Amino acid sequence: MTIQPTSISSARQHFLLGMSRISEFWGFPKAMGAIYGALYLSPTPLSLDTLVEQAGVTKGAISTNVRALERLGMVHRHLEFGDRKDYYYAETDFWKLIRDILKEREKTEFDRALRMVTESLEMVDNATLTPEEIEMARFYSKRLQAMQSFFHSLDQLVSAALALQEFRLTALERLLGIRRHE
Amino acid sequence: MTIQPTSISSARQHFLLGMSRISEFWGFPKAMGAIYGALYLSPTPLSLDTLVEQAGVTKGAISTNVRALERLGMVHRHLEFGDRKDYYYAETDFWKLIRDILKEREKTEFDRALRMVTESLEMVDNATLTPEEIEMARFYSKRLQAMQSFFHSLDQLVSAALALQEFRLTALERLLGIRRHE
DNA sequence: TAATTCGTTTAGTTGTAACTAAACGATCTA
DNA sequence: TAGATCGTTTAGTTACAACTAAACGAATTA
Repeated sequence: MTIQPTSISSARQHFLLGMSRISEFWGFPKAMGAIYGALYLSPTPLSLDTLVEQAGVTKGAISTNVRALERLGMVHRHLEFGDRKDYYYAETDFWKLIRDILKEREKTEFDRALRMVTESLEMVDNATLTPEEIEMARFYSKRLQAMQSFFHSLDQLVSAALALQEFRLTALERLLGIRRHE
Repeated sequence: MTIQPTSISSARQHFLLGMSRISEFWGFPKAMGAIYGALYLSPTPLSLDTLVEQAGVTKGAISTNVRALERLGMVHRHLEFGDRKDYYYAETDFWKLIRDILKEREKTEFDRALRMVTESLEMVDNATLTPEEIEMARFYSKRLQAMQSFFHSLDQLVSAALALQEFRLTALERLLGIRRHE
């Protein structure tokens, strides 16, 4: 059942624990890190059952987290002919992952933040003010505009960086011939 | 006691709630966002008691979180002559904040990750292998090296970006004359 | 149709971080 | 010295996310 704790398997264990820590630090479930780690160190796609052993969590947890990983583009599903099982393998292009995650996760919450500041600013600008509030409103307005402008700059910066990387990639792919997987 | 819910104060409330959301999303306590928001919208430094009202949390929570914010460089302490109270005001240079937080928080956990991968790699390379493990060890080694190399590149990239920004700033400051606060 | 074998969903548990309330020590004042 | 007024610390509570265990539906096979 359990493989002998040889040196190589303890190395894998060390790696899986580390990946769990990283995952937790970045606000993801620990199991996600363990699952990705297990897939990353597997030369072949793994089934859900296999992941149960390797990552040390139950079927339900695997099912949930593996789907989350798939949404993030960190793992991919692989289907076998005449086999009801799903198999999963790790995406190994880390730059692509950064790109996708920035685009999907940060970008969304980012727009929300920008919208919130803009709304606040509008509320201030449309407010009916008592005389003693006028100066305060002016101050609010100034501060909120500064934040709005920062968010906007940051947005452009990230977009530019993503676009640049995307361009470099497609150019490279065109140059070297499209090569995916490994 | 409580100020009339005029339009301008509801704008501030909207902003504080939004800041709480953002704070929570990035893995910080909600109160941190609210406190920073309150300070950001104040033309004068605020005391702990004032923050209790404005942010809507108790003294203990303010005390804890305001110190955390200070460690992150997001707020600064301000002392008044012959006054036992501490006053706080917000750091408004967001680029500086990004720089500091990247340097302090991400950088630390980043090195840890790199170290972990390196350790795992060493464990694999030093492992005593059964014949059937040889191929697997080679695979592990390849994957771990790829991740190590990625972390290293990312590290260099971030460091370079930070250094560049730092340089641009000092150069600008030298050019325009050092101007802090506002 | 009954029995397996999948992945998913749900109900319940657990662990943990962030809060409140209150005690506390330190410092200043009357 | 007693009383106030600070900020900090601690004990206890609460809220919530991430698990486990188990039920479940769907698809497959005997």
